[in-house]
Amino acid sequence: MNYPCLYAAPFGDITLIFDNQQNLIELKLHGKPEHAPYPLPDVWRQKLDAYFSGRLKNFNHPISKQGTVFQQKVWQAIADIPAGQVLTYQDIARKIGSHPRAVGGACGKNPLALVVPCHRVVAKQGLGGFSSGNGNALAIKHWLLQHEGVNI
DNA sequence: TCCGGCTCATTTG
DNA sequence: CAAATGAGCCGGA
Repeated sequence: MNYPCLYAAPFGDITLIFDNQQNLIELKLHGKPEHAPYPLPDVWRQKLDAYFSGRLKNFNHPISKQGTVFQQKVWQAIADIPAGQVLTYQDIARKIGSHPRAVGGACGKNPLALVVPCHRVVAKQGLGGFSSGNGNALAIKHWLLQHEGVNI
């Protein structure tokens, strides 16, 4: 069984989903209270408070065990990006021996937004996309980069 | 600037 | 298996 929890981020509510072992298995940049009725574990509340106040830069959390081998390679490469730095889709592609288009596809399927900082991957010219273009997702990507001190 | 071609992992038929 | 799709990129007109 999965337990969705809500957290009020500065740009809006986000959802964290845990399994019955209290392990984080998914983090989405949107959410509604009625869909996430469970209380957020204190450990994560503190981590998120620290991140959004600027005290914490990296969550230092393992990537998701879901996904294909290729997707795991992309996520791992992204998890290695230091806070405050951005890489292009092309940079990631070169690291793992693939191509930009395929990298973009894998980013969109990352279940652990924020924790695996896919927002630090941008296009060579401009922001690139985010969350397959859903709603205000691009605005959130921009917000996160500004929060980490990146100008784009 | 706009447009076509290239690329490749994944999804869909 | 073939075709379509995407959070990209490059070069030509």
